[in-house]
Amino acid sequence: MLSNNDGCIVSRTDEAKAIGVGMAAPFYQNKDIIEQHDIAVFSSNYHLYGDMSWRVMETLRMLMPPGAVEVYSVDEAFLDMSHIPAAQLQQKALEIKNTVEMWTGIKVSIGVAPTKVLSKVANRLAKKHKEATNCVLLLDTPNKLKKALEQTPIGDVWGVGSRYAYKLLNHHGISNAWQLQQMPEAWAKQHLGGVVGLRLIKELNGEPCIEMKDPLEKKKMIATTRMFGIPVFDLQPLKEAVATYTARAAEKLRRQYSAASYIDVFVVTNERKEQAYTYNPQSNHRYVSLPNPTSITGELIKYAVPLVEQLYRKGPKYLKAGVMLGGIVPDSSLQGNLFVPPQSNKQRLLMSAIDNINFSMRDDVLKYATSGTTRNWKMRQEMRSKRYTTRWDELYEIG
DNA sequence: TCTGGGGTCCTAGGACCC
DNA sequence: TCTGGGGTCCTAGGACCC
Repeated sequence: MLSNNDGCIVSRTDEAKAIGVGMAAPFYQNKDIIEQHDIAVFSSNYHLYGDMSWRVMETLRMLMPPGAVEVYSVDEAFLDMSHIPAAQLQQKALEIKNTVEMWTGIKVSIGVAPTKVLSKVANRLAKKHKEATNCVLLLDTPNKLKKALEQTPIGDVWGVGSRYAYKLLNHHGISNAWQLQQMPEAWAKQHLGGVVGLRLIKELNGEPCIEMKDPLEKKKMIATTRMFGIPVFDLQPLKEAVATYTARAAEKLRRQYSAASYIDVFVVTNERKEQAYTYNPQSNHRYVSLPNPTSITGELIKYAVPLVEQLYRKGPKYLKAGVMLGGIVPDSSLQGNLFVPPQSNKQRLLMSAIDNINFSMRDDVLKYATSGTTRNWKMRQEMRSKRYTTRWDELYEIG
């Protein structure tokens, strides 16, 4: 499966992994091997994945007490199982796994352990040894834990990225999670980013330090950024793109009942340096503080477009643009705000109406003229599967 | 010649995650 | 010719305050 714009490979079946299709590798570099083995390729399809993800998460929420499910990403969740007696954990995990598969068709694997970091270790092994574990693995004895940690390469530990993995291996001779777990806390604090490293060591030792997150927490930053489907050289399409992204970001803002206090616009160019044709992205950004926090699309566009005008120079090829909203505060216009002109309060109602229409009909049925009408810079999704579960006209058909 | 201590807030940048 | 998008947390350092 590919990232946006059909750029990178971001997920692979076990079979594709075995053949040697690289992770996060550029798609075009793997075209030969993909054609050779007739591997199926799919563009990103957020409607389908988002909907299936929601079905899986709903299933989990139905099987657990309120507040015990933390959705961590589109395909991952943490479950607080502290209310379940130790002797029943295995059975409960199996029940969850089977129910999810029965109700959604999605196969999941489950790792059970005292901390989040350890449950990720367990989950990875459950998935890796499907036959032996039946996709469920408990780390409930010191022995099992030691074995599991020994089998976990350092770079596969949650919280150890490529930088730390390199450093740990080459400067400290640490190659697996067990060796890391043995290191003193003071050492971790010094070499692995301060309190972050300290937490990691504690979690590896079974002491929970990473809390379950409240699902009602609001985002502190909201961004919409895209690569262009085709190279862009002119100001006009750049302005259209930034207006479009601003509208999307504003939608996300309103969905969590927030307003933004500043807006940051950036563009990425491929400056050709001395060696022609090399990929050499350069990012430039500019931001402005808003006189009043707002969630009104038109207001935000009014501030965003001048920023892109300031950033634009004729010449370079533009690969990408983006909008970031920050200084997120509760949206006071929701209750009707005495301190802004009545016009703004009406605007907020208009926004709600537009959001409802765009949500129930189809994305972007209603949009701002600044966003452009042809929009041929939009991203490529040439191999997108159908949106089976969210579009009537793309329903699965049985012959 | 000498130049405090303690605190807050903000931004930039680096690391990480999926 | 072609390399994603959207986040989080932490630290350092500067500006400013009394």
